[in-house]
Amino acid sequence: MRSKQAATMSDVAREAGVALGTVSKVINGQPVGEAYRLRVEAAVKKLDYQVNPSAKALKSNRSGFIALIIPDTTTPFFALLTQYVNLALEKRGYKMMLCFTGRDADREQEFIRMVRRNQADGIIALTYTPDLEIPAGIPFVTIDRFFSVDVPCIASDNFGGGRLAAQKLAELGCTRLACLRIGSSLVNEPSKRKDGFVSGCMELGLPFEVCNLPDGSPMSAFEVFLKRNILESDQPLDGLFCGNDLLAWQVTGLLRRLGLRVPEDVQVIGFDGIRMFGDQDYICSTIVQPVADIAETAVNMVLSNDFTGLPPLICLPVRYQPGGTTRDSAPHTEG
Amino acid sequence: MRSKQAATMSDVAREAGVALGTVSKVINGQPVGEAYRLRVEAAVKKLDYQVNPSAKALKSNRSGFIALIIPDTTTPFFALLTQYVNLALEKRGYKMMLCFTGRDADREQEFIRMVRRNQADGIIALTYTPDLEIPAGIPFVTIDRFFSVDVPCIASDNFGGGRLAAQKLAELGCTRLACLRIGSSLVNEPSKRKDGFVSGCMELGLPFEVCNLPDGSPMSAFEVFLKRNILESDQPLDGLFCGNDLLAWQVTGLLRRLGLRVPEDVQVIGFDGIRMFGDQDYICSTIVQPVADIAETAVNMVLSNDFTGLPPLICLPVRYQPGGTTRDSAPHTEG
DNA sequence: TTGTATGCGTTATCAG
DNA sequence: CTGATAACGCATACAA
Repeated sequence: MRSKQAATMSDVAREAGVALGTVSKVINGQPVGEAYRLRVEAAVKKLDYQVNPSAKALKSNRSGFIALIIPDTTTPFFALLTQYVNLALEKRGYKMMLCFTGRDADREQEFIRMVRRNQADGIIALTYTPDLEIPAGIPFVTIDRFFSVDVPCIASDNFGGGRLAAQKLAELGCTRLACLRIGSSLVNEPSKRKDGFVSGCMELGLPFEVCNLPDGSPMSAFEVFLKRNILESDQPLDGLFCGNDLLAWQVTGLLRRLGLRVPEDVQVIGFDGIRMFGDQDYICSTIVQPVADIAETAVNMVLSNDFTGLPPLICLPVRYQPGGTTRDSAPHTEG
Repeated sequence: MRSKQAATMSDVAREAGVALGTVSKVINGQPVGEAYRLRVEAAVKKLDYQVNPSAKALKSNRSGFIALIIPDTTTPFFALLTQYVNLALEKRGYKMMLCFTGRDADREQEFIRMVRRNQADGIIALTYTPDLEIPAGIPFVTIDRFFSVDVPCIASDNFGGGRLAAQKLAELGCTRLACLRIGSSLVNEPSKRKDGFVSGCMELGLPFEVCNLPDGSPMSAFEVFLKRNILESDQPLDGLFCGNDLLAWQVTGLLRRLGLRVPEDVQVIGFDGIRMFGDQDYICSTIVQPVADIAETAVNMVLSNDFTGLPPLICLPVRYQPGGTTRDSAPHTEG
């Protein structure tokens, strides 16, 4: 039976004619006599030995997994994030355990419980549940959602992105701006996009409107706003900043159905930086989130051993990307 | 120290005043005296005991993880699949270990090696590498790629989908059809879409063209084909079937740049069933793959204990979905 | 039925 | 620097 069974450390030790502990040291890169090391390495190769992760985990109390808690994987931004987090974890020798929540708070809490014990060495979470109970014992970082100073949060520079959108619209010749958004207006990371936009408009001295609708609002609510402020206004809006690319896309469709041309009559900027099919054209002109940096940073933080003294909120720089809904360029695939 | 440490089985045993083995039996649902069970359950609740997955895995040789090997997560179809596989695994009490390959054959093979040992109890793979070495010892199923009769493959009914596309185009009034596709014309699952389309055209007695370009071909190659067969032809094509939604989307853009109207002049049907932002409008009229069924079936198979006697290829039924590039309906979000 | 004892493959502690 | 040996937490055959 031993023959077909996978080789164990003591098999290697026997093969190499050394003690078990020596093998362990070689495997883990601890100092060992050169001659011993070579013999062990030869035996490892010969037996095709691989460490048993369960045994290692049991002994060391580290599973080698980090949990990613995320609403879903089909939303393009989440898909991107998932991919980059996975990549960053792989670079550090970790595996990813994916936890979909479906935006269900109970499921989120349940995942955290499950993971708390020993299943994962840390948690990276992107959640929309404000009253989540964060466990104290396990490294926990959030993305785009600030909980408290004890829970590090990685986010795009949402405020700066909002300002940038206002500046770009101004540069592109818009004179009457508006910010459209769905979601709570309480101060959280996504709402800072609106705040930054407002700040940018005020600094530029441009008139602006804000249309912040509660979660679950239908597009018809925006339609009312746009009809009143464009079709029926003698000072119609000519530049819109939308809270994310999805909304920008919906609003662009709405405008066109109303007979308005985008970008000729109205220019639209979104937020996120989503592309068709993941790697083709940008869907709209947009503020691009630095997803790779966000993922890398989140992984570095969740893996950092001294969790005290980490900054509570890290904002990563965004950039503007033309994508066909502004007058600066046609949509076209790049790199 | 014990106080803050997580409870172990013997802690529970001590608390309940029973033996270690009894606790194990209660946990695993084996028959135990009613009174004992209640005491154990009380102790479990009191100590907030949870089994240590590493220890369990070490003992039982089952990690509770299934690996999903997939090129990336940002391609919408893969994102969908990832989500549904995860859901199906969760239903069965398994965790998912995500392995991105970036379409790199070496990475794929490496993942399989890594996973082979003890890291995962089985593998579900969607790969484009034809000469992958499939391990014999571990449950392995593929999606959309047939390797051999020893490796079960779950796929959409690609052939049937191709036929369906031909039939729909005919129904919609097209009289000169073509199939556009990128990729090897060797017989594999995706190429059956073309075969089914050809079969459908012949059965209908409709004339058709096939434009099958090798991997990596630029869109300009299709442009040549379309110019010749539409703009410069006295019997122009009026119905196109594309190998997937991405190509359908690209071709639609190309046609419009050439001054043709879609769907008025040319109708286009894709394959996959991708939606904008994962859950909004379909991107084009399309043959929808039954992703949930595919995932569910793959999970059931990889988890089935008797791997012998499983059917080598399972084809799941597809359906047609109007999506704005045919004359039967405007694109609009549904359920 | 319940309790006891052994071992899964590692890592870590010590004595050589 | 090396080599025995004791845990880690659980499952399970075996004894009671």
